[in-house]
Amino acid sequence: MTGRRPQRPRDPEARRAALAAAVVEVVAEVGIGRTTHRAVAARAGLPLGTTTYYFPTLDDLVATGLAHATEALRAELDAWSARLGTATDPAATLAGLVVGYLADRRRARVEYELYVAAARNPALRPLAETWLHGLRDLLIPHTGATAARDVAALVDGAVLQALATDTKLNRADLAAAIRRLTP
Amino acid sequence: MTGRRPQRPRDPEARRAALAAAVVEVVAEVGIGRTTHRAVAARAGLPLGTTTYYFPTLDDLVATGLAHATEALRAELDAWSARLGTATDPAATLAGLVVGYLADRRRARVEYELYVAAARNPALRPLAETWLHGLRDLLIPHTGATAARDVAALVDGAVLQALATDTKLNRADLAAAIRRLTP
DNA sequence: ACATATCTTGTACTTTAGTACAAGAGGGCT
DNA sequence: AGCCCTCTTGTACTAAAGTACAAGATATGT
Repeated sequence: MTGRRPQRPRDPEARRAALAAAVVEVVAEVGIGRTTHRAVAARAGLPLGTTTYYFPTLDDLVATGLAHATEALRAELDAWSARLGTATDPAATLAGLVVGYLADRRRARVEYELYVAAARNPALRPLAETWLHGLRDLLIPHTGATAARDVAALVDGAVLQALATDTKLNRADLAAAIRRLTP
Repeated sequence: MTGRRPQRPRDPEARRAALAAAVVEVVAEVGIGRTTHRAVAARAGLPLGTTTYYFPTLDDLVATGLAHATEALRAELDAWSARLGTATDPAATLAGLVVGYLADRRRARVEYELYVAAARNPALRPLAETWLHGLRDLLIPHTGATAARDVAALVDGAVLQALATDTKLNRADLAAAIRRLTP
């Protein structure tokens, strides 16, 4: 009785974007390893065939989604850089930005999924380095190279712990630790 | 022509241990999400049926493997505690222990797989906390509570970055950062 | 208008994987 | 010896998932 679904207007870029966004959500929910064509398609509200039409393989699909998330993060890092440039108390400002970043746990989980996956899969390392080096590099002008490296490690560790134990991060405590690492 | 394989001697505990050890290796190679009954059985050199005979479900099998790894880590943490107790330069000693820990990347990757999985799956949190809290708690007598928390975060972040970017960790640099966080 | 390349959609095929289970093989107990 | 409980092993069943592809729709250029 019911025929096929009325066809959507053609829009390749919108399809790619919708699939990439859907990948991010699926990864946040089930992890990279359990992300499937079908779950992504369902999440995007698109037919299964769309995933293979636009991406030759599942790895390409997932990689595109992760690149999508990383790009958004990169933009956020630029905003952080601007904020820190005008901050009177850089340590407290950075701590606040980190706490804000962690407020969206779904997104943060995707990032850390990416890092752990990059540990196993060299192809993902450039993406992982976007955040790791991005945070470090944006701190260098404020703190110098060594302190930037240490603060970046501290922040990554604090976020990872907060995610793994499902606890909040205390802004004042984090700011105090950042200050200790900063000359 | 060839009949069935000559049957192994009965040894339930050896089977469980072999399966748990195989889980750890498979997780190190493909991640938690892509760990399968068949891969674990092959790795352990046991027939597929063994996995389901001893573990009702795949989740149980994986959880047992992760618990196995965590238990080994717990033992190592006790050794760390002993070493730090007699150390003349605790920061350098801890940094050395961390670098040594990271020398076995396979094992370290399993731990971080676990943390990221725990972020999504509350059932895994107790296991994740073994390391997270274990490291922190063993530092408390040496540094006090706040510094212990911060040093633990720093170490976790440094290890994660080293894993994700496949780089080494510099012991002297890490020791210097630890010292800054320690009163 | 018509031809053609590109996109949309549904479905089918094949592999992989979770789980169940039957058929023995030991080993201990009476 | 005979019985029974437990373990070992192989295989089978079913569901999930990667991938291919056919059929139709739409736009674009001539």
